[in-house]
Amino acid sequence: MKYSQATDYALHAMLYLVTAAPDKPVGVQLLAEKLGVSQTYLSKMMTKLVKAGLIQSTPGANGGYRLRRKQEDISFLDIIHAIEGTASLFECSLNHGSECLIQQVVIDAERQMEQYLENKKIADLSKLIK
Amino acid sequence: MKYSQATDYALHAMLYLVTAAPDKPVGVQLLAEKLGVSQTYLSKMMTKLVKAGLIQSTPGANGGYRLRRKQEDISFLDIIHAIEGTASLFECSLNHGSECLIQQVVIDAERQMEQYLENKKIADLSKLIK
DNA sequence: GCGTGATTACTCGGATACAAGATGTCCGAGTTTGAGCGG
DNA sequence: CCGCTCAAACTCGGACATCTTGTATCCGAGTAATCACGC
Repeated sequence: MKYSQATDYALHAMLYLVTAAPDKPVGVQLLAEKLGVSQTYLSKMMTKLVKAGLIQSTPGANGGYRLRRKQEDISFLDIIHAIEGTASLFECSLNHGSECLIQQVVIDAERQMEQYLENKKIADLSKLIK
Repeated sequence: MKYSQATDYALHAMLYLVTAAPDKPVGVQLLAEKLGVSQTYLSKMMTKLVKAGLIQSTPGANGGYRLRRKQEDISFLDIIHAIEGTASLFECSLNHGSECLIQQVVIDAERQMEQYLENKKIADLSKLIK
């Protein structure tokens, strides 16, 4: 079990959007160059972030991506969910009639982690960098 | 990102070992039948649990698997680590000189979850079932 | 009745097969900006 | 100087290709208990 690299890229891309250019749209090519990823692959993740409502894309020349909300309102969990999906990371495959106690424990544990990630905002990191 | 089914099986197998037969060894065939998995596949996970020191195997006739420690001393995290490995679930692939702030946040979040899983013992569930 | 060998009931480990998902590339289509050209 | 057209700079989305990993099976080897058989 591991987080995908895509999540890694998305987090870094978001952090860059915040610290580098709050207003001006940033193109994929510049982002890809900074992160060392191919443009086409990175654009897949950016698309997911757009669909999740975290960022905004403006097509055409001088276009690019830009934050949709304030950076104080964007949590780590938002980004991770946008890339990885919101499905629970444990699902009991056995069909023992009632609810699975084991599943309940693991999901509770997952919730601990998500709570932490939800309280961590992008803005918390951008302050440290500046 | 998801926990593998193997972890699911291992957790259920451990729970069965605790609730069904505290002393007598339980064979793979019986376990596999209870869980609805093939014997050969389940035996892979049992091997991992043995190597992790959680259970003990006795070969030969009337053999099988049996707990090595007391059930109060076996946590969910022990079992999960035995199957999934102890590697961190996030690793920054970018080589920006210093330590990655993003990675630090995610790893801290992971620790939250692990702490919860470490405090949950198998014995907690076996009490509820009996 | 007692020892010895064969059979049976198990675990253990490697090799292999298969499917799904992560990773990454290529290409065509749509959209806006801006430059160039002609009237 | 104005308006039209065209090219360039972008994003968007689908279709592939590849590689890793999870899932699963098969088979042979080792080991201990039990049974059978002969002395």
